Amino acid sequence: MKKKSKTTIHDIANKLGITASTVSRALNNHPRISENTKKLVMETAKEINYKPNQIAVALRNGRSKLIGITVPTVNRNFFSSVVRGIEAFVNKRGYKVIISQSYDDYEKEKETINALLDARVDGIMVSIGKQTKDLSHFQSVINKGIPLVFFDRVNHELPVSQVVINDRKAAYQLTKHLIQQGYRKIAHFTSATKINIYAERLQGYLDALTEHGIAINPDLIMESNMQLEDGKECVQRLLDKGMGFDAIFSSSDYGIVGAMQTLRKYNVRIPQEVGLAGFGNEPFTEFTSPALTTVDQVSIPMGEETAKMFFDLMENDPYQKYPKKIVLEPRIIIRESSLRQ
Amino acid sequence: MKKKSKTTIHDIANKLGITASTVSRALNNHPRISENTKKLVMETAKEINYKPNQIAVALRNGRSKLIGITVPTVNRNFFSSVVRGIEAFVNKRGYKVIISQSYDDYEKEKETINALLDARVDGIMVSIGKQTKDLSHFQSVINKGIPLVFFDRVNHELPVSQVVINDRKAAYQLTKHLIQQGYRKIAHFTSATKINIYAERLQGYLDALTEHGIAINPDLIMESNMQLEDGKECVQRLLDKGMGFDAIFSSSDYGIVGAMQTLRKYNVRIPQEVGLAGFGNEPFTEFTSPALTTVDQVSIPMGEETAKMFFDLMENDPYQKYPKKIVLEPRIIIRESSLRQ
DNA sequence: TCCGTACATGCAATCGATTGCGCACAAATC
DNA sequence: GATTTGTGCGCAATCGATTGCATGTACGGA
Repeated sequence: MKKKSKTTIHDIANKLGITASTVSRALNNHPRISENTKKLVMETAKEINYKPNQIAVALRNGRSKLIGITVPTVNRNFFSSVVRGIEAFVNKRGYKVIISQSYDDYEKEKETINALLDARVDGIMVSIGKQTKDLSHFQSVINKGIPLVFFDRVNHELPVSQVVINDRKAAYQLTKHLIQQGYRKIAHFTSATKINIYAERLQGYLDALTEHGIAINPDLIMESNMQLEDGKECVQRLLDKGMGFDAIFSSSDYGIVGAMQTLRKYNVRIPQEVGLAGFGNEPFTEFTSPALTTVDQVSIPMGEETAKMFFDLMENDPYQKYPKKIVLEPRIIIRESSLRQ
Repeated sequence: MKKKSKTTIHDIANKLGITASTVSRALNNHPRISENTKKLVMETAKEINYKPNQIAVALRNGRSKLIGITVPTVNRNFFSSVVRGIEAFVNKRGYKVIISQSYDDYEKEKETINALLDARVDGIMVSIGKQTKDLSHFQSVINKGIPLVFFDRVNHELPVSQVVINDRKAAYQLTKHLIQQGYRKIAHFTSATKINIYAERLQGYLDALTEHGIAINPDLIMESNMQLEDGKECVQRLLDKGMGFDAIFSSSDYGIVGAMQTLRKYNVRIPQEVGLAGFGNEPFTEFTSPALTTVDQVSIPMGEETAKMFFDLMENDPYQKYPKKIVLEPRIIIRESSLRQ
């Protein structure tokens, strides 16, 4: 067991009989340091296994090279993939990522944002939680001049740059697909429509119905928290009320799987009697039988774009005077659950 | 838009006409500071919205209050839940977590460990990647006296404390259950058995067969990477070879779902003709039809125990002279896929 | 009145790396 | 030969918080 070896530039300096200043400059390839000295410093650094103390660097430079990410939960294919996209991109530029989860809880979200601020991250990327009403915690990020980017679940009241997908278009296309498959009484499962993504998806659904001259039946639009159980419940309610429906488009894959389970219990044939479509391209949508039609939210590219946006903000516009918005095109994935022709 | 407000203890000191030393001591509740001064300092701190610069604190104290976690991927219910358990526990003590993913790649794992070391984390928690052969990157963590804890996918060559579940027992119980359901020709899907968890699970499977006097058929033990596609392939191979089998116990939920899909293609009835059981309690095991029998790996408790272990190491034995091992009891979840009686 | 003691606070170094300024010496220019 | 220009490096301050030691004051006891 060796001692806690903490080699510093001073160790290198002592070994070579020069000062720490020179070592620092040599390591940073400063033009006023001779090639010879640089070589010596580099060699010695390697020899004594020197690693810069990032904390000291951070204190001195005011940059921690840490980026904070807050998502509702990392336990969702979409979010974990976005994080992966972000990570891959920022790692290349020497940044590390702190991931924190809000669990869709407002208080917890505030806490995580403050914790990230405490940790002196250089930037924050957020997908807003479902419960979040007040936005002052984000405002204080902006006030501090720390680059902030929203992705997927965003908010338009604050001047914050954002990366989203074209939810409305995806919902429109998917609904249109259902119509083309001959479904006419299409139900829609949605969540709190104060959240941008659900509002957009609902709108896309309405667009398609309207375009095809199908009357909108408000009773077929069910709002819930969109978890598995909610999906079951919503279908149950539709059945109980004797509401005729021949398809369901759910804004969440969890909701549609729940629906599927309940329908199966009643021996409803899918897709012959009822067509199903979800949203999110969770891996399990491929596992069900029949496999579920869904929408891929291009998570990796979204992560990359979010990261790019951060660097752009940091370099050009930390106070977000000119918020930008990037809209990515989602990808419709048609599977058996909605194919009856 | 306000200026980048960076309030320091000096701002408080100036405002009150005292020195930063006094402010620091007041904030840390030092006994030699008068109650009156403390009160004034606290009030002023609140007033100007002072937040300690954790980076400066970290530099001075040599503790960053950051903990690094490396997992193969966060996009797995088990790992993300363990992380959640760790997070909940360490947050209570003022620590934050940096999550990094190795994607089961050896080089990437080394990189992440080094990156965490660079970030000067106070401790590291790891679930080892599948490809990892060499362990020198972990050795250097130990050498630096940084507390290291392995969980789930561990290694016994290094003197490192660890938290695992009783994989062998779970596999034994599950296999026994299959036997009790009348299955006799039970196949086992496993992954590289140099990895502790797969070796243990295989052993538990063998234990149960032996105990019940069932001959072990090596052709029924299939090794693969255990993803969805691997599961399909393994079943296909069994079918092609005309291997008689009436049940499959897979060491991964992904493998068993793949198997299920292929079996369904051949109209094999589950669980009547073939019983299925997986491992991991991924959420989707509940969604399939029939729902899948599996094993819950008590992820949240595992995270908590891992965190406890870290604090214990930090306070008592950072060089891990006396590695400990905690074994948690997993929970068997019996569902339709293995119930034919 | 003198001294020891407790109490409240200040001074200055420290953690490790960075950087503006300045100094010494050499080479180039007139 | 005198002056300018350039090169290579050291000094010391800085980032913000912490802490060992020193200082100053008040108070009680002798």
